[in-house]
Amino acid sequence: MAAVESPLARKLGAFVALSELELAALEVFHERRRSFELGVDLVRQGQMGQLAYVLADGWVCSYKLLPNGKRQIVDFQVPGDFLGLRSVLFRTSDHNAEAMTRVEVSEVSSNDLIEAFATTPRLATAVLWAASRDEAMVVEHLVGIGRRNALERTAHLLLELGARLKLVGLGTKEGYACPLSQYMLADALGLTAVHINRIMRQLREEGLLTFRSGQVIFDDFERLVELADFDNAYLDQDGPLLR
Amino acid sequence: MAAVESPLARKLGAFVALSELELAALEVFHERRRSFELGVDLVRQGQMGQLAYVLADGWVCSYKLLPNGKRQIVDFQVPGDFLGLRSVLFRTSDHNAEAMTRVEVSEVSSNDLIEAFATTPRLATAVLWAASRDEAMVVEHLVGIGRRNALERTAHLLLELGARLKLVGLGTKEGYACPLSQYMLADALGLTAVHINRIMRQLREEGLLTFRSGQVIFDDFERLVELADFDNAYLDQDGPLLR
DNA sequence: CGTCGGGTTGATAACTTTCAAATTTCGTGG
DNA sequence: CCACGAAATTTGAAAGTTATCAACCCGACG
Repeated sequence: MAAVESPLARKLGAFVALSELELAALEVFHERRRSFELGVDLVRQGQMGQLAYVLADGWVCSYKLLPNGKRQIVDFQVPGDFLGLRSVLFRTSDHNAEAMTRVEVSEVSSNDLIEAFATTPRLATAVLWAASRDEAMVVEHLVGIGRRNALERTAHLLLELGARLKLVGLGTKEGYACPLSQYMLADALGLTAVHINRIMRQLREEGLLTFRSGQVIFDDFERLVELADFDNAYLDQDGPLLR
Repeated sequence: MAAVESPLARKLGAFVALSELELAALEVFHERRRSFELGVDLVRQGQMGQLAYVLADGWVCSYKLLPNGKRQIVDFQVPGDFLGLRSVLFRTSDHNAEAMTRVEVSEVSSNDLIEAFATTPRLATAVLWAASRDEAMVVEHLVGIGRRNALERTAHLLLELGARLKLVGLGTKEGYACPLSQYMLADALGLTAVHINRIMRQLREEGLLTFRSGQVIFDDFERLVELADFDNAYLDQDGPLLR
């Protein structure tokens, strides 16, 4: 059974050493498979009774819309990530989540969660850990927008995505496939698409990274890490914390 | 026993209707009382084996320091709030937490959490809910820094703090006592203290709010809410979600 | 008293947005 | 395989927002 671990099991396994029983309980998170086309919303701001999902394939972005028409992308989800967890715990969702590519997910209802917690408390701890890791990413994102300039901020985001993808086997130190448009980058980084474009040029001209035709290529990984002050400690655990 | 509810129990009670058993399990979160003087760190970035705390009295701010010397305040904790949860779940803390006033807390160890979860799974759900609520605040903060200008952002923060304090009986629609300096506001909002000062003047001159000698006074609450696009849905549940 | 941290203000510089207009890329249908 | 239109990228010039630097003021406190 442990032979074909899901990305989720692999990720949680980095925090708690999961028993057979716990792995089995995790299976309920993979029962109801669905897919969504590019551009559709998996979660909608203001709607009640939302479901959560575990992303199996594709990219999703979570964002909020402001009344002035602006939007802020809060984070991106890649395979193995939860999405919409907050919207099952709250009465109504406080954010949107949109498929950036065609997407494969498993539905997780509020009941699935509560049941799994009741059966296997260690799993509850693991899910809390996963939620904390997501929060750590949001925090790092906040720090970037608040205190890093456009260049550092952009480099940081692109490095973080690379590190996350590497954990699930979808990226290397050389680069990764990335479906982001410059508009999305702008909405994630609190900048304008026009400005992102200039930043990308600067990154390219300084030999740091190239982003072309859906591929991010790290031209000088070390210098990029230094520029962005990137520390992936919060993403990377080197073994289960709870045995 | 339910007669003297702790701020924490009151807050969690907004999400799950807590049984006597669960309230009792919550009591372990209040066993080891400590206090900290103004200015000391409760949690330190990069340190291992940190404790978490439930804040009983006073204000704390959580922040990250950047190598270039800048800092970004991620959020503030007021009575009833958890702090340092992420640092017990991670091997090492990814942030600092500093007492902004003299502070009363209860220590919560990683074991306390895991035990409580094992005893009372509904409590696990409630803690996950509380963590999600904190994350929702961080997200709203992120949106503010990313997509709101200095005036809107400042108004939003001051309104949010007011709403949170009102929930624990420390504020009204008129205003509240607030130990923030303009430097702290600046570090929270991704701005400069100088600029914050100009923003405060503008808020005052437009009859929106006054911040003087440690008191925030809402001069025109309605207009402020509109300016800041403030929606406290994410703070305010009108009854337990889980019965 | 004298100092020190916080608040206040003005002038100037830096960074980012806005507006406008190409240019390129890409999916679709002919 | 090419043509077309829509969407994304690219670039320049001007405007707007916020930071930086440099004073000065003021009240708390030793």
